[in-house]
Amino acid sequence: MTSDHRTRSYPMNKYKEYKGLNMPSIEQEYLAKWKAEHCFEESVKLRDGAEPFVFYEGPPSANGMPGIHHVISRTLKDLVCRYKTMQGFQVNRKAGWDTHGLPVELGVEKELGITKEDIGKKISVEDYNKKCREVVMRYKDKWEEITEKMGYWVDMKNPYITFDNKYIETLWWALKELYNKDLLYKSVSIQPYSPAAGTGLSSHELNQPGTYKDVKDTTVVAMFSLSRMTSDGVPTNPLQQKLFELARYAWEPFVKLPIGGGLVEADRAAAVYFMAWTTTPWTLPSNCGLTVGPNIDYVLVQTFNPYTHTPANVILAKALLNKYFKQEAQEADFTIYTSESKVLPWKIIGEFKGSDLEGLRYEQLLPSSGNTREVAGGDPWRVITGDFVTTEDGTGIVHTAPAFGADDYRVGKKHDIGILTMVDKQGKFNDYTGEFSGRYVKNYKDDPDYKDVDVDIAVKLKLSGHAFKVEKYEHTYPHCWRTDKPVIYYPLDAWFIRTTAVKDRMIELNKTINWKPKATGEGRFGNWLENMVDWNLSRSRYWGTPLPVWRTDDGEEMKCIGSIDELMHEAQKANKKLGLNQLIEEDFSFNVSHSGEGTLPIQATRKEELDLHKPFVDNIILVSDSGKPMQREPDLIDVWFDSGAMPYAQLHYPFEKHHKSDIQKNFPADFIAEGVDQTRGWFYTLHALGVMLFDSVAYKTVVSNGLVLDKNGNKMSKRVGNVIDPFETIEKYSADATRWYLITNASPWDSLRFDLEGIKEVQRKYFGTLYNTYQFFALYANLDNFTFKEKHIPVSKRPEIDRWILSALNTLIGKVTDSLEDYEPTQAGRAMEFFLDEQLSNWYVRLCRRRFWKGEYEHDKICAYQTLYECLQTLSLLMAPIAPFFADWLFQNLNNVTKRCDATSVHLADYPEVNEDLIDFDLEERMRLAQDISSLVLSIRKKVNIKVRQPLQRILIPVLDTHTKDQISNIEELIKNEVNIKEIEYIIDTEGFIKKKIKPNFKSLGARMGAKMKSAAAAIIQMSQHDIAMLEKDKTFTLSVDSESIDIGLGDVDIIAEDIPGWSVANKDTLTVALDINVTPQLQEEGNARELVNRIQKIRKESGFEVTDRILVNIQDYEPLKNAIINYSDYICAEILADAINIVPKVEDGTEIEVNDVMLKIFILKNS
RNA sequence: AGUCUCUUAGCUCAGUUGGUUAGAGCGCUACACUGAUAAUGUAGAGGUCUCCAGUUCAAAUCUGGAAGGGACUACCA
Repeated sequence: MTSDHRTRSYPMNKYKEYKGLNMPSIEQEYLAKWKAEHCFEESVKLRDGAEPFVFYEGPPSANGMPGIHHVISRTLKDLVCRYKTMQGFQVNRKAGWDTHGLPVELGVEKELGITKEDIGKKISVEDYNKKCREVVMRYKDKWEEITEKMGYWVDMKNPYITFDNKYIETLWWALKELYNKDLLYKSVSIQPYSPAAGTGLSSHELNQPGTYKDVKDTTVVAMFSLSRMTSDGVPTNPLQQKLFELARYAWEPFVKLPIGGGLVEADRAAAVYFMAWTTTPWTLPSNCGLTVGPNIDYVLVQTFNPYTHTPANVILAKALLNKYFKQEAQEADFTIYTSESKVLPWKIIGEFKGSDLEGLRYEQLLPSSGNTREVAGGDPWRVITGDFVTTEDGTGIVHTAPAFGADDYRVGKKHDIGILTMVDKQGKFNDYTGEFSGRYVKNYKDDPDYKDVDVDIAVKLKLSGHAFKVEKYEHTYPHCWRTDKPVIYYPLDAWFIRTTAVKDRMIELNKTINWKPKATGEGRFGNWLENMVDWNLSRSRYWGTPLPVWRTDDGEEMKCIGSIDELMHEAQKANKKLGLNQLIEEDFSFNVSHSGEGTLPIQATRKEELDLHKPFVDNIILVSDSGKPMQREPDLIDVWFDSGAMPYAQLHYPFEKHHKSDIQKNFPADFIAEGVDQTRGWFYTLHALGVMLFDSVAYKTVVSNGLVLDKNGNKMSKRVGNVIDPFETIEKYSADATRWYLITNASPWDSLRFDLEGIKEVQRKYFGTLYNTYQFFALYANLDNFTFKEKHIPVSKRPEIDRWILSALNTLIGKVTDSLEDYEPTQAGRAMEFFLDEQLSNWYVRLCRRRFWKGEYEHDKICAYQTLYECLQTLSLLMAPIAPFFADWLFQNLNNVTKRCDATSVHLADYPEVNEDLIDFDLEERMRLAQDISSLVLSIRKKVNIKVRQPLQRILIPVLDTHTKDQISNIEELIKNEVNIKEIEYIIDTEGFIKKKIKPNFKSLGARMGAKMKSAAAAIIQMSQHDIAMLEKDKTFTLSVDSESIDIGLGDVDIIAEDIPGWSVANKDTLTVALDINVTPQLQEEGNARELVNRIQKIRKESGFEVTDRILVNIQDYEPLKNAIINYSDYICAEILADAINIVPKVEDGTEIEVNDVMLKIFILKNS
């Protein structure tokens, strides 16, 4: 590396100078340096004994590649931790790996080409889990690489790993705590279940982004026929007979007539049907009831079956009639209806409340050998009532299959209609479902020949006259977050954590958490807590933390194990009581025996190496208090429990010696940050466990960053190919530019449109400017041997402009510190950009250039060096959290020469503190004025086409108050230099000379005037110059508004000197500047002299002269320039370092130059 | 489908408690500077503040509604 070479050869008392800015190479250099000097470790060690700032790293899964969205949250985390470290806190950052769970398992299955069913058959559970353990760290290297390259400081040498025994032991401890608090229980419930993944899903898994997708499903409005007879001693409902009678009576006139599908028969025409809509026809074989709303109005409608065209009488909610029947066909002529008719005639022949319908019986729709009354249990196929029924959709009658819906289950249980589960766990109909037996209800196997069973069911119903409407319906439906296959709701036995028991406390404590942005905590997270359900912990999978619960076969007795020791102890007890030979501690060689299956050796020689995963733990038999054998519950726990328990598990709490102080020092976190998608994931589980285990928040501040979108605002996805590769980005554009861009472009919580052009801009604009400013400093400081060896010059003894930039610098420190304290890094970054561009580079350095290269090395020059040095070094400290590499580079380049700071790296230094004494608001204000005035003068020059090099005599500034005048007087020199004028004149109001404009001050006047405001404004604008003068003199003026007298004061108006007749004028807000554009011969002469200097400088440069070379000049005699050369000879010679300038009649070998549109020759010679 | 949120210059974003010429950077155009020079500066062009209605003396800002984007919620049968 070139910079390496330079490092060695550069003298220690010189600032390094560079040929160009190469940020990636700076980063490589500093990465190596940090590594060699253990900079990260030092930065933590340095704060030993200091107050801790607790930070938790959310564990990523090393099972997938890191993406650019990981870079943004990690930048955020890193910058806060670095900032707090520099603020004097000790910030330990332990990395972590999330290693369990479905993504890992599915990856392995895909790789091995197996499915869940094959586990335990084609491959042993032991080998399968071994494979998972191998695979889970697949991309660990890549993660470590990106972590390092992006400059994320986190301790990757001692990470917590969720599959680690110690980690699992803490999880067991936590589970036992919950168990002891009666917060852990087992129950059957209808849960989201993924047949494709073979496991139930927790509510927060279902709430992962992208799980709800739009799908088109075949939907059916099925017709359930009302039972005719009262056979088998089934009690009748009085309404039943009445319904048939109404129907029979209605069809009476049409009997024997050939209408619709044939001759109308009295008996068949009297059939009555309940209409019920379903988007999941595959649940129809499992139907056990029809639910109606007790207060909903229902009607009996006489009409025809639209498919078979035979007479039909249907019941549905009155409010939904128009969904199925056309208004114009009401009471239309039934006799002209044929199978070709487009419109169904209909007539209301009865009306009832939902509660009246309760208890009516209907014929089972799709009977088979497997869905009999006996199988269902209870008393199925009745109309029942439920509060959840609405008339917004469907028919107002809800097909109820208790096995496949949470509401259905609840209402079914209440009314004892039994339960039928005709679909198995693979997602296919069981063998007793008649013609549909064995068919998958959705295409779970990616079978290319898959036929939609919903369609076949619909067809069957159409043909048998039990379908009223079949149509495709597009709606959103939940899908498994891993397999992308539709979820079904399914009755499962599962273990739950009773989070609802601590709901109120969780809500209460959430209010104490500092959420960034606030809305996420109050809104999204708050709502989520309000609607909380119990946490379904169970996963029927293989690679994960086993539930440490053992039960007797009858389920009467159970034990929850909270540590490895307890497991050992209980195993020994079982050995003794049941005559087993498992987990013998004495010789550290454990054997697990399994009744009936012989002895399985455990591959452990020490307690720590005992594998707490399946299948080993499953083989351990414990004994109940009454002496019965106990088996482990086969479930694993939700991986989100793993990560949610990370504050304790990373410490192996409470099994370590100093666990009490460990937890005190490390819980709760002061700060965590992850993407918003973790709101219902990690943020939730951390909070839930914190509240349940310690009655405490788990984090005091949480920053949730938004999504990273592509530059067009689309989601990044591998499929679309708009994914940004973070490695490539960092290598090409540097980590610092990337970090800076991610932080300053938009608030972290706004979604970010990621555009590489933006990074380039940051590189050019911010880092380029900073680099140039440093280069400028280094160039001259090296020439003058400025190493800050002189005494620090008190700021009060420095020139105005120095005091100004230092004031601005301290204002900046305050702003940056406040922003970072408030977790608003975007504000901090933007403030630094403003300071660097607008104030330091654009104004201070530009205006002070001459101070650095002109004159002797004395007071003023040293002031300039010290001031610029202080700005640069402070800036390096301020920006260190966001751009750690470049900041350190800048810091060390400066500090290695001056040794002003003891720290060897910017990251070992303390964060700058505001020096309030240096902040001078008046000074900052008048500099603002100087900038505005200069800008106005330049804009006039531009307009009248007089270049800045041409001196002009004066500007005129009307000042309407003494404060402004004083302010400007202080910066006169500065303005004069900047815009090349000789003098500034002030006009303090001479009536008639300045034309003034008066504007109403709406804010102060509006409140008083109210509705009269408009007329008042008009009256003010119409005030004459004389009126304005009167107002200024008397401080008050009486206006006539709508024939009413109104007194106004000076505060009610803004008076602007708008124009000065005869001058060129420009104005901005209340500031007005007039420029005297008269170029006198004298000014012309001076302008020519400057012009000449400019040309000669150019030649010097082109000729490759050193900055210090002295020269001799011969110039062609030319009358219009002669006076300028003679009169300004001293000036010219000084500027161009000439010892003599001779006017000669003819120049032989000169360079041709152009001055004021005239070409002439000039010859320059080095005077050695 | 509902709830929340966003929509300001070609692009990325500011915009205080409503107050009258709506700002910045990039890009574009022109110019200047030429001892920071593969830098730097200045000026200019560029806006129906998504649309419609309302409240108000006054709306980018407050209230409705619409359109489009995003997030969230929902087994809605």
